[in-house]
Amino acid sequence: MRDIETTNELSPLYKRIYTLVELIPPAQVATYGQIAEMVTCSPRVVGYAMAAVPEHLNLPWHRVINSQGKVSVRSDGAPSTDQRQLLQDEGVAFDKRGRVNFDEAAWHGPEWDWLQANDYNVAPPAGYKRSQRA
DNA sequence: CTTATGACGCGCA
DNA sequence: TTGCGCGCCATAA
Repeated sequence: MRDIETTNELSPLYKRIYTLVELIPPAQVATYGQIAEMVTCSPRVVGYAMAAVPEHLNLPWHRVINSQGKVSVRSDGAPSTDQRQLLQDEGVAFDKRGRVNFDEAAWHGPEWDWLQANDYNVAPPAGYKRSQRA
C-alpha cells in the first residue's frame, strides 16, 4: 500500500488514483467519475487505471463501480462476478437489478483537509466531466 | 511522431 | 425505464 509511493513504475497520475482507492473503507463504494473528479482527469482514465492495478499493491479495486451502481463489464464481456462477490462479502447489498444502494454504501471521500494537504481537487473545476468545449 | 483502445459517463431516443 | 452514440484522454504499440 505504501508501495504506491515508492513504486516508480507508475505514472504520477496512476499513483494519485491508486492512493485514493486505497482509502475507500470496506463495505463502501466509489464511482469512477467520483475518483476522476478528485484527481482531475476523465472517468475513462480511472477505468483504464483500474484495469492496470498491479497485483502486489493489494488495492481494494473492487470498491470502485460505475455511476449506475453496477459492476462494470470487462473487455471480454464478462460481468466479473468476482468483484460483486468481494463486495457482498463485505456486506454491500445488491438489488434485483444488480445495483448497490448509494444511500447506504456510497463513499463520501477523504476529509477536506486531507485532500488539501495532498493536493487533490476538492471543488471540481466546474465540470471536467463533460465536453466544455468553448 | 500517429493510431488504436478502453473496468466511463452523459444526453437523447 | 433501457439502449446507443459520442466525447473523453492516458497508454501502449
